[in-house]
Amino acid sequence: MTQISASELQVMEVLWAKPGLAASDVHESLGNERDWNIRTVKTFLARLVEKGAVRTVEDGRRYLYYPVLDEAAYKAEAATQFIDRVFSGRAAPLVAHLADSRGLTREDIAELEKLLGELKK
Amino acid sequence: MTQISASELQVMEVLWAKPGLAASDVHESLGNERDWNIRTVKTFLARLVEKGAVRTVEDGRRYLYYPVLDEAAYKAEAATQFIDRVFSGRAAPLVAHLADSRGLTREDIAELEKLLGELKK
DNA sequence: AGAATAAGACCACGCATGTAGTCATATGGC
DNA sequence: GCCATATGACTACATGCGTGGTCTTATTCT
Repeated sequence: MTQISASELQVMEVLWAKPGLAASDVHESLGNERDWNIRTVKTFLARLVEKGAVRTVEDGRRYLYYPVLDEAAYKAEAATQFIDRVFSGRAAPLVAHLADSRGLTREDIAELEKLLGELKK
Repeated sequence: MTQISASELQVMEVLWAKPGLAASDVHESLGNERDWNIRTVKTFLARLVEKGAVRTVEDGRRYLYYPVLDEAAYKAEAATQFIDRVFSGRAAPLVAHLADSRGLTREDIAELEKLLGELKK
């Protein structure tokens, strides 16, 4: 698994939401969140292509970018790695810490309970 | 918050478990997990001191290392950051993904349920 | 048609990180 | 007392990442 940096991930999020954008579109989509130079965005796209997370399709004299990496699979893997790294692979302490710090909202708690109910089957 | 790298974190774990070790002790404690050269371990310790995460106490001609950073506080913060980065700040999807990747054991689920029960109060 | 613009290709550069090597010195065993 | 060893201090160096510049070429506007 090649690693994807935090910045690259933000680019992936855009492509997961709208596959097939050109670099300038990605740049624009990110405009609200990050004030990156268009070249910076292109650098990230190029690195993502190198890493095999994104592929290009020619469209005249520009490229359209499509995610190759599956969002759910990536996030599941990232979650597992994070928990291994910080919580020795135990998920429960993570949730406990979240409760402490951020204070899970009432909805979070309800959502988690529902989820756990389904998982028990 | 200065960032702590994955390797540095492994060193922190040793010091959280046994505060006041010398560099050679830390090296030895890590022996099972990581086959780092003693100098590599010292580099991490030095960087952790620079970052203010660890402090030294002289003990003859060597140092004993003590964590300054609080383990629980660090982990809570790390969890929050991770969830912000990867899950747009929503905890529930994280747990869902863990379930997918079989990261959750039956005990985890039971533990989480108990936790949620307490949180609801 | 000529100029401004926009795309991709390639390059740059400083800081963080992983991974140690070298140097000076202090100490402990013989 | 002298030498091997342990320890800290300082140095090194490749790779990744964040950030963007330059160069060339193609297209569009006037």
